[in-house]
Amino acid sequence: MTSESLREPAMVDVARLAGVSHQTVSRVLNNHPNVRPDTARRVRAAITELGYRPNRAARALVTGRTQLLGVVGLNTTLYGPASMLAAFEQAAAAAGFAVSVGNVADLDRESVTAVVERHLDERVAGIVVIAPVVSAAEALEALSTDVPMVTIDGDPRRVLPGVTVDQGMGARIATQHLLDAGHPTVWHVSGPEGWFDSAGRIAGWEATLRDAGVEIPPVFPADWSAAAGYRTGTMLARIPEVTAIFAANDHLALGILRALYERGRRVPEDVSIVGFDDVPEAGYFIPPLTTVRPDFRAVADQALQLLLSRLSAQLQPVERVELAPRLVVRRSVAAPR
Amino acid sequence: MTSESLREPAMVDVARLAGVSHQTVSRVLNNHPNVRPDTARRVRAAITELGYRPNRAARALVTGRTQLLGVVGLNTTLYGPASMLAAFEQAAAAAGFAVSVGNVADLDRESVTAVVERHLDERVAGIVVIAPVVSAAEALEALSTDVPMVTIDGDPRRVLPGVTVDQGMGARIATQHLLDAGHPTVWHVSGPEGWFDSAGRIAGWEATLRDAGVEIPPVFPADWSAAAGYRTGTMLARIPEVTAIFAANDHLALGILRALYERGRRVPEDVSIVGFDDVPEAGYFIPPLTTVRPDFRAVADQALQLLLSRLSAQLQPVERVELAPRLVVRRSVAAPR
DNA sequence: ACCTCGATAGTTAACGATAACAATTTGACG
DNA sequence: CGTCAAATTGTTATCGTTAACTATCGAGGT
Repeated sequence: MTSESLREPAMVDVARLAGVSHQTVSRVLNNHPNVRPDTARRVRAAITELGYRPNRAARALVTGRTQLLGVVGLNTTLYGPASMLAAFEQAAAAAGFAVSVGNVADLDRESVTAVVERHLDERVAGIVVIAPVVSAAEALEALSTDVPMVTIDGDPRRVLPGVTVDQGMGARIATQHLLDAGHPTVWHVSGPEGWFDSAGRIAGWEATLRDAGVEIPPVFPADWSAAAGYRTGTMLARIPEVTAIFAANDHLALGILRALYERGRRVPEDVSIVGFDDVPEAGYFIPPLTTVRPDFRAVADQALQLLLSRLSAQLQPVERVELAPRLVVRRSVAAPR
Repeated sequence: MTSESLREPAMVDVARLAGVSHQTVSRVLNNHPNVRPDTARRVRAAITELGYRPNRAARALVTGRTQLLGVVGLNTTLYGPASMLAAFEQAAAAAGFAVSVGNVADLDRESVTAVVERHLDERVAGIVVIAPVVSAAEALEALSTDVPMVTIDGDPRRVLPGVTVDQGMGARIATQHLLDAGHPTVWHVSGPEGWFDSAGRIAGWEATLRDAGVEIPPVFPADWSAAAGYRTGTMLARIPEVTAIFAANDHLALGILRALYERGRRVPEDVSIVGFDDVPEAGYFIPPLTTVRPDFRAVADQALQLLLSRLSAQLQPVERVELAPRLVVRRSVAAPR
């Protein structure tokens, strides 16, 4: 049961069994034309009989390319990145590619460079970087390599091709939704500095307020955690004129929700709040959270598409795709009293 | 900047530049003894000068093994699996292995088999399966291969080596904690059928109640989602004698929390509740959730350790490691009134 | 001075696939 | 029935490593 023979079957073994040359086996495997159907059938039979698997190392050696895609991710423990990673892997698998992941603890230059180098060592055919942070983008641009690279959630204004959710639009629909409910203005608890997501959402929020000709309150900076949301929420809860909050993500919103609750400010009666991400449990916060939902699967699919297109034809113009998120209305927004 | 030369530098190029044979370069690269320090220095200089990277395909071809580990995961979008995946990747990277991920949509036999086959095609050196489900375990056992396989969250009683968190113990400390608070008994909202996690937690809960000589209420089955928690919670909220609930995970608990809230049953004054997983935001539920925290990083590390040990010496006794989780006390438990 | 042995280095042969080219078979057609 | 082109198959070289030998050089012992 454990080791059936000394050596894994190779192409020559299949060839011998089928009574052909190994090249013919190769042709069958790669769907070359000009193989007699009958021959192909015999070869395939031999393949299954022996349980033959092509040796990818040998193939990679002679062709000079692998069927491997590298992903460099940060915090793949967060909902958004984890979703995109999973979606990307599935799309890649469907296209016949394996994906190798590399996580970085910090998104600083050295860590990113190190992981990319590791992927380059593996001779990946392409790399996807989930690099939402300025320092990472810089690291990537400093890297000179022939391997096609695509970013997810990268800088919308950078040179690297990539796909990202339209943060600005997401922020606009969230902010506008609160404005439309009748609030005099909207306060914003942002993601950490240095993240494009944060910057994009801040910009969208601010632009919406400006367009509405409404007062622009100071930004309350935080990171992406519920803990930070709670901390910031305790501050916001003390400010009487705060009636509408746009939180940069759902976990932040959860923390804010609890801070407001403890302070006795009811949601949505006293304060309205909108989140971002639509994590699966957002509908079960107290109250159910109105939030902005990016289409992570679409982002991942697009990223793969982009990568694949650069794989076939090199040196294309830089492409950037921005995907519009949509608002999911639940019960955390109401008119002010 | 883009394509600097026709061909990537190979070992011979390094050899030529250093004035040695390619074999000597190989020896330097693999830290063989009997290379004069001075020679080694020259070789290393040549390596960095050319920006040489060993070709792993060629190496794999001749040695017959890769530095690749395969992971087959389900739902790597959930907090637990995502954490273990990230931790495993980091541990593997530290040990010099790349990891290739393969997600399965469903944990049924075919899907699992397909993903394992894909990994086998890639000639991975070892495979880790995050396979918390009966059907997956069956699929794995049916597979006959020489590639070492280790499960995470597999069946504690199966033949495959693996590491898992001690579900039974986790359930015991949760249940006991509620009993110790003075509750007459503890109700359980379980994970889906077919999951070892569910079964283990149910068993631990039931055993604790039995040991305490206390009434064992019916199990309320759910899946892992907040939505299911909410649904189940609306039922539980109507039963007056329910004063203590052990939820099979934190998201379930979140849903239950909201159902209780809507029904006007206060937590922890009227009903106490304990979760499982300690997701990062559990401390910001309303109220902050007392929960059981498994050490996902330790699980991943152990899994790698186990895999690595089977890689070096084949045919070891089956090993199983169970890691004890610990209780994180917050504010969702109180004495009954 | 000679032999031996260890340290160091080089040579050659794999590994298992694809690519390029050569050889053979087949079929159409005059 | 011979000829030629197309279809089919086979042969050989090659990718870049490591493994297994072989060769060379000095030092130490006799």
